[in-house]
Amino acid sequence: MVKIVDVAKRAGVSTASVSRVISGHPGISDELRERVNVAVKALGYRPDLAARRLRSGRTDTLGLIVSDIRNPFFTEVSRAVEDVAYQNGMRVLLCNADEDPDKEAFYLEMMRDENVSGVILSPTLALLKSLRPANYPFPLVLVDRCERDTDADAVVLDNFDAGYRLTEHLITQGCQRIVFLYGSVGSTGPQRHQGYLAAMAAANLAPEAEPIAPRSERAREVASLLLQRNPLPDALAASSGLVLLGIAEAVKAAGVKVPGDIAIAGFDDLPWTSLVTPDITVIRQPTNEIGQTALRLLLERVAQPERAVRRVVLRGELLARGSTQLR
Amino acid sequence: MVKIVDVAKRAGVSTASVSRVISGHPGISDELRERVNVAVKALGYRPDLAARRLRSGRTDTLGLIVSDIRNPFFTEVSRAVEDVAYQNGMRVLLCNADEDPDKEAFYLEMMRDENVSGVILSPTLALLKSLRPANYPFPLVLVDRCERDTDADAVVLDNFDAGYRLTEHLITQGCQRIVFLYGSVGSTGPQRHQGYLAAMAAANLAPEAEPIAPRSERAREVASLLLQRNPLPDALAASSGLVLLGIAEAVKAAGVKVPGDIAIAGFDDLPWTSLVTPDITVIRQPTNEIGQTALRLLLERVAQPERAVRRVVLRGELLARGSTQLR
DNA sequence: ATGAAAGCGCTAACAA
DNA sequence: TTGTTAGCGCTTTCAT
Repeated sequence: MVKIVDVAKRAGVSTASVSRVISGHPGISDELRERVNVAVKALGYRPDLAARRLRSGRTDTLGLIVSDIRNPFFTEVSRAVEDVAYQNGMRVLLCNADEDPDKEAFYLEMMRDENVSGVILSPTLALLKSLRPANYPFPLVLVDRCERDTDADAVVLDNFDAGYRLTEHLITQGCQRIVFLYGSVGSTGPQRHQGYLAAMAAANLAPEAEPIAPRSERAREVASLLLQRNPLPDALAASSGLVLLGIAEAVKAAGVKVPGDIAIAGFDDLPWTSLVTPDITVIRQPTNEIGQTALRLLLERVAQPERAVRRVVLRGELLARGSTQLR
Repeated sequence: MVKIVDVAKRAGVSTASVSRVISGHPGISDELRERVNVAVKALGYRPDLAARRLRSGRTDTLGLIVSDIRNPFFTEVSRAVEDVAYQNGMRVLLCNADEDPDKEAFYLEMMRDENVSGVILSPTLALLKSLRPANYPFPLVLVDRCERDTDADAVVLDNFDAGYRLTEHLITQGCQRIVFLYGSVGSTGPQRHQGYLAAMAAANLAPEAEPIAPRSERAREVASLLLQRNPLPDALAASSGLVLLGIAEAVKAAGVKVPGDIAIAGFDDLPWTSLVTPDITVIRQPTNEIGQTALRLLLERVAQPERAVRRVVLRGELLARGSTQLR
């Protein structure tokens, strides 16, 4: 392996100069820089990252802990984060907590061990409730999930508003008995549920909601039961794409007509939601913007550790489609 | 920060002993081990990974470079790889090459810089054609994509067989003019195409196939054109889940009846394929097994660098569904 | 603007 | 079985 002394010898300079050149330090004569660059190329030199990290204390690495990598929402966000990170010369350690607080804790420990510059995280509700960002040796940016009083930078959807508008839309379309199925492991489901409750109350309708584990299988089971009722509810609404999938599966299995017998609506503009017949009304989340913004917040926090905590709240876009057509 | 000397002092032993205990070396007296463990806990000591890596030359890290993180097939594989890796005490560096050979090369360089123990990779065709595993300072295990003469451990589907059986199934269902759309950036599309050609030849049918960029948008465009023909083809077959999605979108937009006017079939048992009406015939890939096997191969290769190259070929499962019902 | 040299925290030879 | 110590490759004072 070629090391920095080899380059230094070849270029006829000191190792310090080589280090300065490859780290892009200012105040280097053009001639020396050129000599070093030539030697680096000639020898195919690559700095040893472990040595560099040990000595400098910096890692240029950041962590991204998503709660479920199979959820396309997080996949999209991850892609956006990764893209921007590499454009900024940072590496990303991507981890999948699988909605499991134990795994989540394990990965956060790991981030500490890895001495990352910062972490982007979509926490479980359990962690969120007890989160003390000051306890971590790195800055934290939350995505998708965050409570009103959480003391950390965050990028989230206006979940209350989204839940409200989705419900309001259903009401406008003539639905009254609207059942809301929401994931209870994160904070988004409950927040969207609050929006649902407010919209129902504003219309003087009786709410009915079911908190469930955020997996399509579970949503499907619960929805199946709901679909055996007589009379049927007017609508089933979901707090996420995963829950919506379960509902759609249950509806298909039960053979009820949408929107004739029942309306359905949910979150996340996934390809399949516009592929099925009828296509399904959803609130679209700006996944790219969420990921990019989270990374930007993190980089800014790294640069200025003391600046005030910021929360970026993005608005969902209601895509009204066939599944909620006027009855 | 508490370091190894602090622990050594507190336990009244040498740093070497502490190092031995925390690295799980054999031949340590129970009493010393106990003393060290107590001190470690009391001080909350965590080894500095950079120092450890610099000194030992090992990183206990492996790389996973997928060609498209948004493709659910790779998401599933990634999850499986990550799960097993962490069970084995290894960290995973997950990167998304986005089907771009430049990014792919960049990430492979990065893996070298990170000094990973090994890399799991789904290469673009461009890379695969010129791949010299011996050129990399780490072992390589290919997933999903590999050619007959590739000189590296690999876990792949029997793509020829899968393409053959999917086509054969369509023929059995009465289709004759079967158009095959396949992704041309990886090796799987072309291999499945070969299976398609063989099945068509065996039935004395004239093949017609379109190589396309592996994105649903592109598949949709090409399929739309195909659907304007008069008469329509008997069937449209896809070499991947992404291509199948594009076909399904085009079919819906064109308003043609499936399987009445045209049959469709493809790959990957994604949730939406059984959600649409009619549900869609696919070849299911054993994603979990692919990921787990790839990791196993890699760990075995790390343990025994000189063992013979192995290729694990898994069989796809034909899920015959409504979209290819007998005409 | 450049060089000399100390030392980041740990592991592994070697010694005892 | 345990301790002593050199040194992994780099960055960063400090000196010039």
